[in-house]
Amino acid sequence: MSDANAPNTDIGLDAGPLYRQIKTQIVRRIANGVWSPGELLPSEFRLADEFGVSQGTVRKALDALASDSVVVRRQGKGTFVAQHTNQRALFHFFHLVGDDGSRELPETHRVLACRQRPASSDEAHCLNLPVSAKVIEIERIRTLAGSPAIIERITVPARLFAGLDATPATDLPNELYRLYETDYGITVHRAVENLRPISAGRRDVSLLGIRTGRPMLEIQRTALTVAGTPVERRISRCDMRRHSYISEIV
Amino acid sequence: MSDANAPNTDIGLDAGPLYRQIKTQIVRRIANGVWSPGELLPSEFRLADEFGVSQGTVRKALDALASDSVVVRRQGKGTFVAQHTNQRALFHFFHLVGDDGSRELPETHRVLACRQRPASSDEAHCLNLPVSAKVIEIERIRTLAGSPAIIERITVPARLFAGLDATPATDLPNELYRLYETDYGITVHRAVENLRPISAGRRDVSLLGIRTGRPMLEIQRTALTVAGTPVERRISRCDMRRHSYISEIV
DNA sequence: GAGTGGTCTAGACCACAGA
DNA sequence: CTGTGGTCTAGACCACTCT
Repeated sequence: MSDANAPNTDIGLDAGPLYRQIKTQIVRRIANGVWSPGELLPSEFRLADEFGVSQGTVRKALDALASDSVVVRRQGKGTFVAQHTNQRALFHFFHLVGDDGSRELPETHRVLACRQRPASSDEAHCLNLPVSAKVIEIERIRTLAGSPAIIERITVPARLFAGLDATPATDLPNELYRLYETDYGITVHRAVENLRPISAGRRDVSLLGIRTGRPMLEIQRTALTVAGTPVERRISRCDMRRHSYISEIV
Repeated sequence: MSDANAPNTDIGLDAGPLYRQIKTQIVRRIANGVWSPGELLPSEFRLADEFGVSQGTVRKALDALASDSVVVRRQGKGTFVAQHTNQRALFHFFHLVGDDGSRELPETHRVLACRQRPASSDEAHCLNLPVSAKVIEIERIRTLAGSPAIIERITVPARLFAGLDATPATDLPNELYRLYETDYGITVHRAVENLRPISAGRRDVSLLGIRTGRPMLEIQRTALTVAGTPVERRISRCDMRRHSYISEIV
C-alpha cells in the first residue's frame, strides 16, 4: 500500500487482498477510537490517497464494512461510523415479539441493583477475564406491553466501565448499548445468544406475577465489540405467555 | 438491457439499477427451474453478452446472489446454483447445540406418520393456502446424541408435493430439504422461526422420556423459497435438557 | 493452454445533500 | 455550485481448475 511494488509492513504480517487489508485498517481505527460512532469518515478519494490505492478498492472495503453494519453510507453526505439507535436495538438486538406480531422495545424498566462484585466462573469465562476480576452487575426488570416480563442480570467488566456502579438508577436508560457507546466508548457490534426453556421459580413468581413452574425462556447473551472482545454477559428470564422469540434464518 | 439507450421492457415495469434487474432475472430463472440446484451458470462474460451489459455489472449481481447464498462461486470453475448440503443444514437450518458446544445434526429419526389431510387454520395461514386445501403431514422423532429429543410435525402443500404421502418411511431422509430439492424441485431458501417455552405433556413423556411438566422448547418454523413462497410449516417440540438453541446476532 | 472467477485500476456519468 | 456516494464501463493482471 505504501509502495505498490513491495510487500506491506504496516499491517500485521500483511497478506490477503488490498481491500481486505484496508478494511482491517479502518476497523482497527474505529476500534481504537480514531473515528468514533456517528463520526464522518474521510471521503473515498481521500482514503484512497492516504492508503495509496484506487478509489474502487476503498469502495469495496467500505461496502463490506457497510454490509457488516460497521459503517453507514449516505449518498451525498458521506460514510459514517455506525451508531446504536433504537432502530438497531429493535431489529438486531431484541428478538421478542408479541403474539399479534408486534415488535416493540420495552418501554420501561426498574433497576433492582447496580453493584460491583467479583466475577462468577461463568462470567469470567464468557467475558474472558481472570477469575479474580471485578464486574459490575445490573439487575433489572423490563416491561413489555405494560407488564413486567423480563428479569435481566447484566454483568460487564469493571475495568472497562469504571464508575458505572455509581450511576443513579434513574440515569440508566432502557437501551444500555447507547450508554456504553456514549459514556464508555464501547460499541457492541454483535452477540451470541443461547436459549433454553426453564421453569418459573419463587423469584419469578414474586417479580413477574407468573405461576410457579410455568415455562419461561432463559436467554444467555454474550456481546462483543467489533474487535471481538466480549464486553457484556446478560442473562434474561422472560415471561413468554404473550410473546415469542423470533429468529430469521438464511 | 436489450438496448442500452432505451428503457427496458422485458423486466416487470423495469426500475432500479441494472445489476439489481439482472439479479432479479437470474433469481427468476432459478425459481422457474431454468437453472437447477447444483447446475453451472454461464460465465460472467456470456451472461454479460446475453443481458447486453458489461461483465462488471453481471459480477455485481452474482456477488449479491452469492452473499444471499442463492449461488456459489468457485474460482477457476464457475458459478453454481446453491444446493442443500449437510453443511448448510447444520449451520443455517439447525440451531440446537449441545451443552458442550458441539454442533451436530440428528443422526437418526423415526417416522410416526406420513399422511394427507386438510390444512389446519394455522397451516392454511402460514402456507398461504385456501382453508379447504390438502396438506401432507409428516410426524417424526429425531435423535440427538443418541436419545430421542425432538418431536416434529411437518406439513407441506399436497399440490406441490404430490405423492410424498406414498413415500415409504424408510425413504425419508433426516434432511428433508435435500429431498424437497431433488424429488420435487423445491428449494428452501430461508425460514422464520418463532420460539416459545412449553411444558412437557403426556405425549412428550411417552415419546421422549421426559418428565411431565418439564420445560421444553417449541419451535414454529415457516420455510420459504427464494421467490418468497411458503412451502413448509414445521412445529418441533424439543427436549432441551442437554441442548440449547443458538442465535447469532449482528 | 484455455477458461473461470478474484482483484485492481481509471474514468465517466448520475443522484443526492447542502452551502 | 461543489462534494459525496451510487452505477456502469473497459481493460489489465492474478489464481485457480481442468484438459
